[in-house]
Amino acid sequence: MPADLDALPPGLAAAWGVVDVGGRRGPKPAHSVDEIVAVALELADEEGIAAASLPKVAARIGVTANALYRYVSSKEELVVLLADRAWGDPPKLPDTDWRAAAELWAHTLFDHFLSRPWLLDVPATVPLTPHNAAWLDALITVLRPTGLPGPEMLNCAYLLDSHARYGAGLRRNMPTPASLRRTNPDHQRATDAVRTFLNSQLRTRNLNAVADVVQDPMFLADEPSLDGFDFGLARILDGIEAHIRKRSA
Amino acid sequence: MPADLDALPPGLAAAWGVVDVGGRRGPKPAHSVDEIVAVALELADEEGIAAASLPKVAARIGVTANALYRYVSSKEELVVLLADRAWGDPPKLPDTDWRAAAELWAHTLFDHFLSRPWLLDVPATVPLTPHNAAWLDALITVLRPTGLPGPEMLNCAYLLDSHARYGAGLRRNMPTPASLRRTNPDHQRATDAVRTFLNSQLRTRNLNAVADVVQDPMFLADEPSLDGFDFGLARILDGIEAHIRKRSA
DNA sequence: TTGGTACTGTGCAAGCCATGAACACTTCAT
DNA sequence: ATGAAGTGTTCATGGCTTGCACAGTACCAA
Repeated sequence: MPADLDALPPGLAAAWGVVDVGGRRGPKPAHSVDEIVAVALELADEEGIAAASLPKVAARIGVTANALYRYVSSKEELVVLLADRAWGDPPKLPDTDWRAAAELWAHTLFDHFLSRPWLLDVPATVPLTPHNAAWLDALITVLRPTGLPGPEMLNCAYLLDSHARYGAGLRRNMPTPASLRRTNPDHQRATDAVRTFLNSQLRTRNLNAVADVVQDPMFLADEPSLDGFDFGLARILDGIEAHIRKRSA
Repeated sequence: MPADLDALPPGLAAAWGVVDVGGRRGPKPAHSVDEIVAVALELADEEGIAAASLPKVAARIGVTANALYRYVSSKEELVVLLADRAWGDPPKLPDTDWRAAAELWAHTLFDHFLSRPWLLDVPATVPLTPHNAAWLDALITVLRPTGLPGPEMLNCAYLLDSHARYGAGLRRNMPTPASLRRTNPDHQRATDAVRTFLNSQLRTRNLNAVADVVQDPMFLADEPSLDGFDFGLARILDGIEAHIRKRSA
């Protein structure tokens, strides 16, 4: 039963490679969806998601922007395809220890988001695209032996995904002094400015609990969000482990 | 010591109300930053973040888009101000039981994101704005009696924030059949289409673990992500609680 | 009182962007 | 070979952010 493709959100069918190849009439396409998405990925990796605009992609291919609409029905669809390709393949996970596997999965995802920060900017409107689904499949496969029911495994996956995503976002938006020094030494000034500014503002507004925490030398320290990531990940895994033990008891 | 405001990310100083009021010369401003942000908030609530564009805000105020630049230095700054106002005030939390308080905090935040879905779309480039900081302060205040060190409290806050954010995002992007029925009965067709399409695609690609889970009647059931939210929240709080107990032992 | 000056909102404009319509051209099916 | 289908082009529209020059307004100082 071929589901009605028109009812699907834009890009879903395309992402799964479901194309309605009409008769092979007319001139052969000089390009392909794959090429277009690959070029868009290049641009996004180089200059962020905003650089993956239709004109820029078209220019790099050597074609006008409108020509792309022969391959892709909208910008939104292109973004969906782009995001899916950017997910890439999930890591191979050990199938003996679910906890070690989940930890590896989350860490790999975290690193992945760090190396493709713009991936955090794409609005996740479409639920499951192939690579996306492959990541999820890898995780759920190792979670299965725990005996958790399906929806709970799904929720665990959400937990880990959201943690990786959020941690990477923090790292990106609040760069470490180390990364700042590497890129632009003047950004050191920005970091200092932010810290002293926030401290004074927080104090005068009596937000002392936050001010104390922000004042802590760990805040804005080197690699803080990796520490934070590991801390949170450990809590999450502890929570899941306790739940599993409780269930099997 | 007045920190150098120029080094701050755009909108930070403005968000904290630090304005360099020059001499009160020239015509009195017919409008105010506050009014502009309020109008932008109206528009965002009505039609999403994209509707809060300078031309639209200006039109509603009765002014040209360029006039807004007398009050706001860039679109980005407007967005920061808008987001901060949209955060609103944090809930009052009971100061007796940290776990109950944290749970309430997370639930309130989750509901908040649901009622202002576009808040999930604003790129969080600026770390702490006043309302934002107030929320964080409320949570950290109740976390303090646990004896956790500052950075760990911060990490716990991140954990809860990210969970609320992600859960709300899921709910928004994958609406429940109930909400679909309420809005557009034809969307029921879309939901069915997505489910059957995904199922067939996942099977043919041997992503059976995911397919099984997606096939589960709980998936796409009424209010699924609220259940998912509570499940994940319980795991997180369990993990934090275990950590606290371990530390104090 | 008067002149200067700083600040306001406006018009005009440039330069992005996504997207639509008309059109010429190419290839295949009949 | 002729027509239909498909491809890439040009032209066009309307949206967006943002810069610059300008006219007007209100305050300050003389």
